[in-house]
Amino acid sequence: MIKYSRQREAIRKQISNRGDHPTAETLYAELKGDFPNLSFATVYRNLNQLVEQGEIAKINVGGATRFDYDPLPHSHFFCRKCGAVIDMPENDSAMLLAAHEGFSGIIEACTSNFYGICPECAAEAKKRSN
Amino acid sequence: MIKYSRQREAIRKQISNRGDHPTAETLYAELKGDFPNLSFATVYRNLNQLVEQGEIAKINVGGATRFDYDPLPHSHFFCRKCGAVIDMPENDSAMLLAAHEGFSGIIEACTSNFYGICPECAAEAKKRSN
DNA sequence: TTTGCTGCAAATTCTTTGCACTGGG
DNA sequence: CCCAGTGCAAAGAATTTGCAGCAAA
Repeated sequence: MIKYSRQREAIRKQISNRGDHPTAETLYAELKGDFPNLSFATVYRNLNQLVEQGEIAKINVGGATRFDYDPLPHSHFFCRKCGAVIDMPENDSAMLLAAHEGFSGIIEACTSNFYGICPECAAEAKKRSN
Repeated sequence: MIKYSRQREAIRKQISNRGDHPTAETLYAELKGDFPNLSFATVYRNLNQLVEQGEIAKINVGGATRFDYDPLPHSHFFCRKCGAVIDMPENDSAMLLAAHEGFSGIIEACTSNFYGICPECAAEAKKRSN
């Protein structure tokens, strides 16, 4: 049976409020203010529990582990300039599934990773060149 | 200047011969036969060097680091039954790029991750149900 | 009261680094 | 001869685990 805990609730809320892909360390640092005695163990235990419950997802960004507020499989964009990880608006998996219909295995899900320059950095570069 | 070394050559050959996505530990274990004094440090150093030289690639499979004999960005299929990581024959990035033309950033590369049952496991399951 | 959760510290796992020595160029 | 590469051991970084005390239910 899973009991309520203020720490877990704070972690859940923090990830959800941020709406991005923080590392365990980032979350720990941010919550340390509200819970001075917070330990990494608690953060990790709760993050793993939330992942198991399917409330959040664990993703991997260039070797580092990050947590995603959206547990459903979806695509990400990785900016090579600022390092940002952005959710991609659409994940046309139907199209991808069709594209790989020659594959004899069973494709259940598909996510894509896009690499390049994010909208912000692109705009920044454009502004400078003016 | 990069010098020849039998260890590095063996590592390079091993990855290439396997044609799959081994971990550093797997490679170490396999090469330990030919090089009884081989150390993990040598394996890691050489793997990292080969990655830097663009001869192989580092990929991440469920939190674990693996090495890919094919350094060019391409898609992978992850079997949830046997854990196999299979290269996907085609990576129609042009299609994906087109699909995301509404995105205001600059997409330079794209790889997809497919999840499901690999051809072998699928065939196995089918055979059993007969 | 029972059992999960927390904090702390120690333990793990994976990978890198320092150093003296070997070996390729 | 010179410096990259090696092996070994120690150092690091990230994450997990053991345990005693605390707090939900």
